[in-house]
Amino acid sequence: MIENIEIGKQLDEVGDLLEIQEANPFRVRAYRNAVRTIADLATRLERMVADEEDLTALPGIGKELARHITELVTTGEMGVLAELRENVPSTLVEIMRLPGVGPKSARKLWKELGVETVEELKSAAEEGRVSELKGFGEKKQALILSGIEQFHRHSARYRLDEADRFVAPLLEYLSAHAEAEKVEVAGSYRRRRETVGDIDILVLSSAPEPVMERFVSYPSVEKVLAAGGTRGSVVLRSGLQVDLRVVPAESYGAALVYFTGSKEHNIRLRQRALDRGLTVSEYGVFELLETPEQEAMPADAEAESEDADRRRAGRQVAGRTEEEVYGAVGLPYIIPELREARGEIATAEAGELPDLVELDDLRGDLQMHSTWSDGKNSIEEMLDGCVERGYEYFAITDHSKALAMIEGLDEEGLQRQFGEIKEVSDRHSEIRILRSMEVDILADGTLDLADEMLEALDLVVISIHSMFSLPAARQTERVLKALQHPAVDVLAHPTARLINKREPVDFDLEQVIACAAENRVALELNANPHRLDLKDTQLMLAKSLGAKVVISTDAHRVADLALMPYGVEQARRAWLEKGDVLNALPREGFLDYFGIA
DNA sequence: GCCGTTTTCGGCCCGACTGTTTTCAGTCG
Repeated sequence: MIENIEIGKQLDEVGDLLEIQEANPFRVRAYRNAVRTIADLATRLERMVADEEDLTALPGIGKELARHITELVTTGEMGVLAELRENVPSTLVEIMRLPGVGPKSARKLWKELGVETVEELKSAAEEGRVSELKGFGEKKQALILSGIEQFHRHSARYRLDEADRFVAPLLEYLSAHAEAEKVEVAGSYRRRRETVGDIDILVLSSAPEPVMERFVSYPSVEKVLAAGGTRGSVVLRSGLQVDLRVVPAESYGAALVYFTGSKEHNIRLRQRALDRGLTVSEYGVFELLETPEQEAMPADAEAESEDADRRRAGRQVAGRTEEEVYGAVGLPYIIPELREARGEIATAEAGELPDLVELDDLRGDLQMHSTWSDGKNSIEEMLDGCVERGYEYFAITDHSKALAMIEGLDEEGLQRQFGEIKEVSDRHSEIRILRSMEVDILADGTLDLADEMLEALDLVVISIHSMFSLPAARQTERVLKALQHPAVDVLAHPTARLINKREPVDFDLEQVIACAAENRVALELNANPHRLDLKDTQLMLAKSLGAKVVISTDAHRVADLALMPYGVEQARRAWLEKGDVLNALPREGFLDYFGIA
């Protein structure tokens, strides 16, 4: 049993070790590309190998990579990695992760100082041996030492909601500067990735120096990593790195495209530009001028990087706005959430970009808790919150009795709750309260509520809250059994993961999705930023297998109803349209779909 | 090592900042 993530990790290490060996950089890139493809893949490679599917059909995976993957899956070992590890200590990979240390430095430290581990590097630096190396110096040595300290302190990426908390005051601070005409966050934050590694901020200004000065003087700044004329980089006391770029108006759109990424999306844009005699940089789109005489290039790997030197940028043709930049390479505007090199460029070219679901499309929220279990507000208070958001219906989904520690409801408790729902409903005709429950899937796949009560519910939402670490076969069986219960309508937070805290359960997601589709069970996209479950690539798989999705906040208090945008953003990253999302249906259509009276 | 209506060879994205240099390599995004 091997996860995609482990396969990716091993291939990434191959890339690292090749880099330290000074292998052909394009060969290294090939491994990086494969790692990315695997990271985006919702299907298990293990299963693809078992089914003898053609791995080379995957982007960036050719004969060799397919062979390595197949070998790893079938034998548990990857020959190419074992071989590399005999020649290069694999602990050098950690050294390479330190700031200011790349493959060349790692190699030099190893070859000339015999350093193989971070600890050995620490000793060498403390003894002043690092600064004596040619190409190294006092500052580099100090950077390495402080990097080792950080290395032990913070490694995880930040959840989007955590990043939001840091970003808002910083934006306010920068915007207050008179010379900052426009301030915008780019990077994976703007693409609304579920976690961000750092924050990229773009400022439009004709006076970069004072803006940079204000940036590095931000009170929460712990350390200034770099501060040049147009680029700066700091670490906040929270450990979050923030990069700032200051650009003039004629480059603002190009810079926004460039710093929003993703990297792979940008590479594809640039390739496309080259095909059209243009070159793209963060300064704009320019006509491409080739120098007249092209000398014969030696065929060996060392000469490859000189190719770029032959290109010369000419007249600027675009750059002021993002629309202009995309237009210059013959494309319509592509929204940030789609810029992940998952086919958006070809789709844009064909004029078939999806009409993505929007927050305003949602007509209801299908998971929330009240004081009847672990929620902080009454049913009527939750109702007020939903009415305020313009919803036409919502589901009250308190926990079932298996969650004893928060006093989940048993059959009798649920019956009493029905009484309160009726009372509240009688006072509020403007919105429909759905009688629902978040029913636990027990270890054997049966449900934590008697059949007659399941039948009495308008909407049956089921989920896993225990036995997270069952072996994959049993976990899959458990969920498949639950999905086949005729009363079930929604599978909530299907993988049960908590971002940065708990791994998803180990099961065959493809089988689970297929089973849900077959039994007309909707899959939840849990909008809580701790969960975002299913996640983007898994939702894409769900859509391709014909499953429907609902987006729910899982609110435990009225304020949590405001988490819905996090869900919608992930749905957009998954290319979901209004028609894929059941709670975008108006009240009558929604009730019809689930056969609710 | 991958890829392909300019295909099976010869390409493969682009620029800033730093530290160490004496004109640039390495790293980073």
